[in-house]
Amino acid sequence: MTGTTTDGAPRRRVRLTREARTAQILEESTRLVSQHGFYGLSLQDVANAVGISQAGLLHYVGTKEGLLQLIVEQRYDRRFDPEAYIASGDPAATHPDGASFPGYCRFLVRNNAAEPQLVRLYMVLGAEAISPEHPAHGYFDVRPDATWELYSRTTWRLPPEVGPWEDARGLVEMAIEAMDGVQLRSFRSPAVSMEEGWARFEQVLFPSPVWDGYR
Amino acid sequence: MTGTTTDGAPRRRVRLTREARTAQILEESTRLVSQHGFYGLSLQDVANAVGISQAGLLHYVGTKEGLLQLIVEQRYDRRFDPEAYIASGDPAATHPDGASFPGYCRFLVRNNAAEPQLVRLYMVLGAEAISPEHPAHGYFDVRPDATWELYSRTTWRLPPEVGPWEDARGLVEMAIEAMDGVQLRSFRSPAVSMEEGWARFEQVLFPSPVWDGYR
DNA sequence: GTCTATACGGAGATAGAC
DNA sequence: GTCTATCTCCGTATAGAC
Repeated sequence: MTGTTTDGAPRRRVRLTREARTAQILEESTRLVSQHGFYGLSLQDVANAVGISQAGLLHYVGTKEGLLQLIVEQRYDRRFDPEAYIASGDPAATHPDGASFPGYCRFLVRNNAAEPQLVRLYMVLGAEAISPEHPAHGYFDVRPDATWELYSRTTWRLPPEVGPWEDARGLVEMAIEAMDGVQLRSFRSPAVSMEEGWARFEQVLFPSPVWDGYR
Repeated sequence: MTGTTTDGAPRRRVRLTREARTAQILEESTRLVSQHGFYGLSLQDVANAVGISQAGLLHYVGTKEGLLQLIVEQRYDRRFDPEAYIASGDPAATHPDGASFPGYCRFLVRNNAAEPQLVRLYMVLGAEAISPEHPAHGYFDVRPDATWELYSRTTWRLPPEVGPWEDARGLVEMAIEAMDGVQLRSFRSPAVSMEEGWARFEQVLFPSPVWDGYR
């Protein structure tokens, strides 16, 4: 914080560091994009929420598209990746033969459920970005491959019946698809929490007896 | 601009019946909403696509929100409901003991795959409409219940192990969730068609041997 | 049924002061 | 680092002519 007025009251114009402002901008714009989508977002709304002028906001993000890049890349990317799962200390994650994939899915669901705002952002943006002209199109289009590559860097412990990791791509994709569906459903009525919704899928995607001892 | 040209060429201003114009408007606005969402949609764009002025468009739909209502209610609702499945003549649909639910899912996927534009509309709107302020919020919020009730009007043929229809709501919800996930995935790379994506889920949602002879 | 004209507000972006 | 002022364009909606 910089300076005070002569009577000691706080200044109207609060001067923050670049990092602090960026964090604020990220926070508020995530909320607003999740509510209105990127096309429905106005820079003025973000600026108001942050407490600076619209021109001040542009000073940080350059253009509206720059703001989107900031959001997508810095906030959502790699927040709950397999490394974070292993670092969480979950016994199923630190097994000497490799991490549990079903356990990782539960980890993902649990963390997403704790930040529904972020999940909404992802759903709205992911749907809008089906359009090739959407600025986040490339990011989302490439996600299936990018995710698979990210996951492939981890050693997983799979039942012998499933085969090697390379053969499990179909299953991994199904897990992601089911998770997307469960997440979307969790925003409608009657309420079904992400955890509840996912628990049902875990049973059919990783069934007994094949996955017993591998979950 | 308006009126007949001196050489008798056709008029620029084409006068159509209300029905014909409405159909056009529905067609083009479906396309545009699926591309930009409702917030990102402009009446001018729709008007241009249809070939009338923006004021002319408002003559039909009243307000932008009126346009959305037209789209959601008249286009998407009840297009591929269980009755249409039974009327399709599929042998799995016309079994004397009741229709096949897995068969209905395949029917749904097949028809949706043939109209990806409509699927996109549904995905984009459904995501935007998570916001309580969104004009289509009510419609989508209530969908799980509305769909269940719609499906419950049909007699289904289920394996005894699954129990009566009333016990199958969890399974029905999973099918819808999985379908949503598969549909979203079908718009990304590398390409996985809706049919391919669904075939994988059919195996785990309606597994052998329980569902053998009931699919 | 369709248009032009117009009101009015809000959008993104830039220039330059402090 | 943040502002005000301003440019230019586009948004929805209405009035009224044809």
